[in-house]
Amino acid sequence: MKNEDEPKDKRLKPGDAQKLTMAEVAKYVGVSAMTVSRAFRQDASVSEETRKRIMEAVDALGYVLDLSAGSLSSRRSGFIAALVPSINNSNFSDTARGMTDALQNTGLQLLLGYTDYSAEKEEELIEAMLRRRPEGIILTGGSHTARARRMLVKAGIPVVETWELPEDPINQVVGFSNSEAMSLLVRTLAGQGYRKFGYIGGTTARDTRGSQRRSGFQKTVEELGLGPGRMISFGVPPITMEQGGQAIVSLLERWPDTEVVLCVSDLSAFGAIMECTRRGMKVPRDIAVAGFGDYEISSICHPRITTINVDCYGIGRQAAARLLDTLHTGEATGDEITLTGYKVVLRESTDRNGAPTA
Amino acid sequence: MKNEDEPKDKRLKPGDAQKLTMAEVAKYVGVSAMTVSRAFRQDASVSEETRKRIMEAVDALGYVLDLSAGSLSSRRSGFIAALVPSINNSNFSDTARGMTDALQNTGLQLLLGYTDYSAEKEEELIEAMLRRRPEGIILTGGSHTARARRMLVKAGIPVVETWELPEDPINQVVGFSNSEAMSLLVRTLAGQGYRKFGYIGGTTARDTRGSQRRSGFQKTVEELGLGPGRMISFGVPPITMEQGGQAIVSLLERWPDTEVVLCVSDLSAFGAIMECTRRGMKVPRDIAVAGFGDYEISSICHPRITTINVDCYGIGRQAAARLLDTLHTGEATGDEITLTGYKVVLRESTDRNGAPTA
DNA sequence: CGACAAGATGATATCGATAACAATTTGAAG
DNA sequence: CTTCAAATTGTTATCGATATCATCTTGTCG
Repeated sequence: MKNEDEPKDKRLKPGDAQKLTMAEVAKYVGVSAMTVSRAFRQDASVSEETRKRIMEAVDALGYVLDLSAGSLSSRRSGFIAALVPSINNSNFSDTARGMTDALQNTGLQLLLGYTDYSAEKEEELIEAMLRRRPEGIILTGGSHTARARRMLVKAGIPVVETWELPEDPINQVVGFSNSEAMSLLVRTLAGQGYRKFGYIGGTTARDTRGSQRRSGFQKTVEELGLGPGRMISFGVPPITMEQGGQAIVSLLERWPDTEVVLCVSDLSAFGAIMECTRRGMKVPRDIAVAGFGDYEISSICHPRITTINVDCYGIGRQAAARLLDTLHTGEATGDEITLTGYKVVLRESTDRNGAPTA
Repeated sequence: MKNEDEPKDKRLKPGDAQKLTMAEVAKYVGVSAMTVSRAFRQDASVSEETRKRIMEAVDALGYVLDLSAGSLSSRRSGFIAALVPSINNSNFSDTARGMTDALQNTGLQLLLGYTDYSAEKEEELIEAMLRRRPEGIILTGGSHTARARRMLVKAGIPVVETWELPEDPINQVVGFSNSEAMSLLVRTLAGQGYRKFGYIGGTTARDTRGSQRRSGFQKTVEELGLGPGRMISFGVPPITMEQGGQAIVSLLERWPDTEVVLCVSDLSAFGAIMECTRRGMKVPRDIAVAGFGDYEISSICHPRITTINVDCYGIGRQAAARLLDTLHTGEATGDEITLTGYKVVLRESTDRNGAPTA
């Protein structure tokens, strides 16, 4: 398949860059390495003419700055670590986008890690990140292993916990009460006349936000005098669309007169609704369903799903902003809690008229 | 809110770790720094007893290895860079999972970057990654800016392009022909008797895989003598669920007799189906719809969506495996193409009987 | 019992950039 | 024509770990 006589010279000596150093660029231009180093930063004082010559040489030689050397010397790694539970979850990806946007033009890069909802994996990742000396770290949630906590405190860098309100924060917090948010949803639906509430969530406490939502549900149902909630636990968090479908079947078998089912997330709510539809039940006519998180799918699917909209993007943006503040002011501000908003979004899936709007 | 007299001593001198070096650990234990360095690696020869004492000291002092110093000295950064178009896409997150799994126990970490389907952002990210001297890099797709290509070649590290088959590969390739995959779907549906084909995709060529799918559709429809396809372009790739809904409305307005609509991805197919349902049309009775990618949603929603299943996980796993091979054998193997599989998954949304199964 | 291999540990130079300070040039003010 | 401050560039030491080579034990075997 290969033409030996191709005149293409695409292969410009691979590996050259690995050996190229700033000193060689400097020699090529006829200045000192220090001047080349300065030329790469916008604040430094280098004459426009010299900088131009240097940059041309950089281009011609194909030199790429070596940050591993630079950060050792300057003691600034130039990145912020962020750990989220899952890569494939639009809520967390919105949060990540918020962080990325807030870090624009700060010279700081975002490095994402995925904990897969596991405190052990989180601990491993925290260590892996700290070994590269991030300038700050943003975590999802407030429960960490003891060793993880110890490492974080020792690291002496700003730590921001997000997406919930930990009882014992490490440093700063940007989030909201998952329990109260779920409570608001229960009260809103109760206000519409619903009385018999069911709940679908995951089995274990791995997902702390999930269990907070569950306890918010439980507590509120009892406060409203609506008997104990009908709770189904199904699968290891994060529960999937498919598990949502299986869960609502179990729930309705056990408590057939349930009027409305709240789900730990929109994804399980979607699975539940589709399974009901498949079995010939109409949502909300036969059973109402609500989710949590306001994923894209909930405003698209049929019927559209009632949910709690969380300011995912804002969480990320503010978390990064708080972290930058702390970096600039020199860690004096620390230990603050920034509350982020949420709101109930009523849609067809809990419409009391039973007829989807138009 | 804060209790000043709390006896908790959680705050163990933040910042200590930043000053702690290997030399201090060494002094504490009474060995040389070199021995501590060796203790951190499994291959090195350190007596079991010494290693134990060192690790106890590391634990007691809360020392965390500094890789930025280590990688400068060893010239091994210990990470692989991977660039994917989108953070929030289960296809790519499966690919990322495949890569992570393949890198287990290799001592290499995966660093993910998101290009947002933009060649310019990809170039920026490639430079940002190369500045940290990755030991290899995995890209999605085969079209890059000229400067990006130059940097990649110069870097002298293994490069793997994935998810498609570039005409002019940089180094190794792990993927499949998006054009042929879409072609297979067209032929399969034509085999079921469908004659009037529509297509929904994004507007620009930003998403090269998307345009390959489109041209595969176009070409095959013509080859089969089924006239020119009815193509609708809607929105900047990656097109959303919502845009899928808008697109099918335009398409059916323009060509009301269309029998089956193929979509560039399952997400737009889902949006299209939901919009049809909302407007009182039955899928597949009134219009059949198929997607691409076999996302989770397609096997859950109602009706379930016919699609092309791509071995996303395998792409990631094999890309990382090929890269590791190259690293071990010393780049001799290079320039290979590894084909990954795909298959048509027929589901309710294109069922000729019109009645969803069961 | 001497010799030598294998194992364990230490000393020193080094990776490539940057901080900190020194030196030089330039230009404006008196 | 001085003088001094600002702008520009250079020199040297250093960041913290590791490669490399040297040294020192220990044990085995003829």
